[in-house]
Amino acid sequence: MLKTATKPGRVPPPQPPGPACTTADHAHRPIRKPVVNEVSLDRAARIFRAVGDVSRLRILALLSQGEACVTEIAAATQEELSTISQRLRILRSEHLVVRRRQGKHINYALSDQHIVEMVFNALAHASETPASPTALLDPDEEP
Amino acid sequence: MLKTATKPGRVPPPQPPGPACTTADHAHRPIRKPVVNEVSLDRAARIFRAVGDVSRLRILALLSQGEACVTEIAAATQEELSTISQRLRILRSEHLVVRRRQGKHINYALSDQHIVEMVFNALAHASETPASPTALLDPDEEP
DNA sequence: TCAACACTTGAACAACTCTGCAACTGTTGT
DNA sequence: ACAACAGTTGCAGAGTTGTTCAAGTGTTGA
Repeated sequence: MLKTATKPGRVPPPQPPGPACTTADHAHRPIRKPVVNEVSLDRAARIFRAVGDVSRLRILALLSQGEACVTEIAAATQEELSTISQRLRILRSEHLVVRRRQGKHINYALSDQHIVEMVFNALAHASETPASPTALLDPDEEP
Repeated sequence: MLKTATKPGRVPPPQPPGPACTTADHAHRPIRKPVVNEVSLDRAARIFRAVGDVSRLRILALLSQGEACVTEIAAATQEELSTISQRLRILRSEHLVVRRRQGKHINYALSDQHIVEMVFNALAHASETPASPTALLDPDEEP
């Protein structure tokens, strides 16, 4: 799961076809290169993708209140045990949660405080934004 | 694209089957409820999903250096114009970027500083993490 | 040693995503 | 008005993802 953070579609990227716009009316800024390391970019994308699912985000929100075992999470979210297990597998593969065995149970907990904060900042941001004003029709470039 | 932040799989969630673990050996904590507003959860997930793709994240990284028109972005990333346009459409639908027409060109720019910071914090975090120590084999619960 | 519990994992499938092509909409310069 | 440029959009196909079922792995208590 979560392949290389580059989604479906056709695989092999094509050749740079045209010469790109270079008309006088639009003096193009210097061609800004990637800037960010490809590996970090990919790693960040994978993390975002992992939390880019309500179900998984819900689990993180739940764990933010303290660790919990799979069964507890399943009960709290009214979901199948295996479903939760799979979701946790994804989160774990991105190191967003860690697990620890305790007898028959396996407790999961949020791992990285850095990431956790990021997630909740976004959550807070999402709560603030009323859904955006005109946005729903065609936003941007105000008249 | 980007449906309701709840991915593929079968659509209708099933009935809460069993009574959940309630053995004596594991005194379950009080059943912690959702806590976070469902709408915010969904909104946050959509945002994360939008940036959860290297290609789109790359565009954001590029725009962090200043606005750019579609052609410039396409040139910088060696991609088809329509491909970039589609990616920008996704980013725009989550209000991560805004556009502004300038003659024949349409310039795109990052919209929300709040979000922008979040993205780059994650990017920074991803750069720090060397990829995780043992992680690659089965991490967690140290021996 | 065994049954029961708590999970994990592999496979299958339906649903969703991304990309590129072709066709179409806007702007500008002539 | 027209050609050319800059972007957008509809569509199809290949690929990916999430959920569930069934079967497998660990642990514990009897």
